[in-house]
Amino acid sequence: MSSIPLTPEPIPAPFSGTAGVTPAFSPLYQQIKALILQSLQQGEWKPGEAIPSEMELAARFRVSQGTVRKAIDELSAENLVIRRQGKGTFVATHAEQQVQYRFLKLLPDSGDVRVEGPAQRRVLECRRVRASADVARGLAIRSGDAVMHAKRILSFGGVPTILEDIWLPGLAFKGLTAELLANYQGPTYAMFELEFGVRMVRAEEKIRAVLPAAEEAHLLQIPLDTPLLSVERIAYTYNDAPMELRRGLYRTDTHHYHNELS
Amino acid sequence: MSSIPLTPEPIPAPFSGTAGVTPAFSPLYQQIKALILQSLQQGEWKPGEAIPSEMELAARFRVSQGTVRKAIDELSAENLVIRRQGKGTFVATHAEQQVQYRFLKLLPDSGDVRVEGPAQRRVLECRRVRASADVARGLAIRSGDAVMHAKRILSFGGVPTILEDIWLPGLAFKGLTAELLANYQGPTYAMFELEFGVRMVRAEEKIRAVLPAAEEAHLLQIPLDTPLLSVERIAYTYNDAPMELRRGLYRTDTHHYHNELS
DNA sequence: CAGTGGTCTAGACCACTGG
DNA sequence: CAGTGGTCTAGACCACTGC
Repeated sequence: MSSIPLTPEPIPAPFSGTAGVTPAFSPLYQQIKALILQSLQQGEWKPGEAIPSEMELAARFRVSQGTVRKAIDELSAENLVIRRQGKGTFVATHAEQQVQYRFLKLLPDSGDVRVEGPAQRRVLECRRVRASADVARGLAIRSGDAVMHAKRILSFGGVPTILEDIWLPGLAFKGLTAELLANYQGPTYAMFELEFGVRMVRAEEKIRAVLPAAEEAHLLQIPLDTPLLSVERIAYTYNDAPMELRRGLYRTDTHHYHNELS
Repeated sequence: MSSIPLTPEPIPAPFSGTAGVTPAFSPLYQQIKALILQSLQQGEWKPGEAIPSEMELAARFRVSQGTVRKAIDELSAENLVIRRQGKGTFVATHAEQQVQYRFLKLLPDSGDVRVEGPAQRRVLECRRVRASADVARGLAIRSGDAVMHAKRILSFGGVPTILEDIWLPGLAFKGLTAELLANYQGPTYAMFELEFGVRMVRAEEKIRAVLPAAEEAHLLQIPLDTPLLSVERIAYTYNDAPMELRRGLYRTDTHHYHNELS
């Protein structure tokens, strides 16, 4: 299948440039990691596909298998690729999810996630708008730039549980529609990969307790004095570029936000 | 300093027992890791101290340095030890903290953590009680068993921000006093290490949005309709034994709970 | 300068997967 | 059975720390 590497690559400059203040020593495996990352970023291998075997990469980069291994170890630790013994190493994807939703940490208070099944989605809105100052700051774009804005409700077992606003860069997500958001089977982030070629790799969240505005309470069918979790998420692609701003309001009377510390 | 190992250890049984259903193959480095973990657990090396060098451990366990390395790699990834190039590998501790408070994810909305400095602590209560059903479940003990219960307020810049209830197994924390809780300089978990020999290694949190009870609102000096974050934490020692149940109420008008997803 | 962790190699062998 | 990732070794050398 995978042919002999087209570019035998002239061996990455062995060590460093001795310029500047810091010698900036960079180990070989880090350089290899950066090269693999670059290939991932450029889409040389698609999400779900296998990347070349360790031996192939070792030959391509003219280093030992152990060095490639250590590079892939780190990529694997960052959830960018997935190793499968006997089969190969695969580009990570939000489809074929290990745990249904990778970035959603809201769990039902009792019982398994698998019991309640996937969320029902009701899309209230999906249109092109101009970025407010807040949204622009989150997405690292300019105020007034075009962005896609969607609003939707996620329900579990028929109970509206999450009210979400999503903002995406207008350029990359031009063709986004309410139909896509509502009808795609599987995680929304998997749809982003498939339809827009954008892979979310990590995210940061700021969590607060808030009371709903009148409209929000109405949409979630709850009293005005029900405290909610406000979860503000910024999701990043490769190279730490922010590609999504999402603000969720979570009901926490039947569910809770679960976090592991170490 | 460190003498020649007293117990040259008869080499851990090379592989596995072929008994039972699963062959239960366990790689050498996992066995080494388990042995090191055991030493950590038994306090052979105290928090903050250096463990033997990789070469020493390799000799002690009769394996190559690379195998010890891989074992320590995992312990390091789990924050049980800390590597320092040129110096050695050290038992992790909540003192000499890398980030002030390791398990507290509440950050001020603007500005650095270092700006606002450490929290002021006011201890409201600290006494021996019998475990309720809830507390017993969290600590994996029996209802009615003796536990220490403390209640305190953490303030930042003079503003009461966190109201905490803490429950600890009565046996291990017999000598806990309000004075200890209030006056110890540094993280409370560091005090637990020093005074009680209990090292918290990881924790799980369940987060909800709630409204304060009258007394809670009064203690935090906030209106009754101020939504708060309820953070229920169970902290574990080695061998995944729960050793602390903590319930915090966080103000989130000036601070937010910060989380990283990947 | 000696001692520590960190990198890199080359080669052998093992466990798992699929045809 | 061949191919993949996973383990283990032995040895060389590098970068960092402290005396």
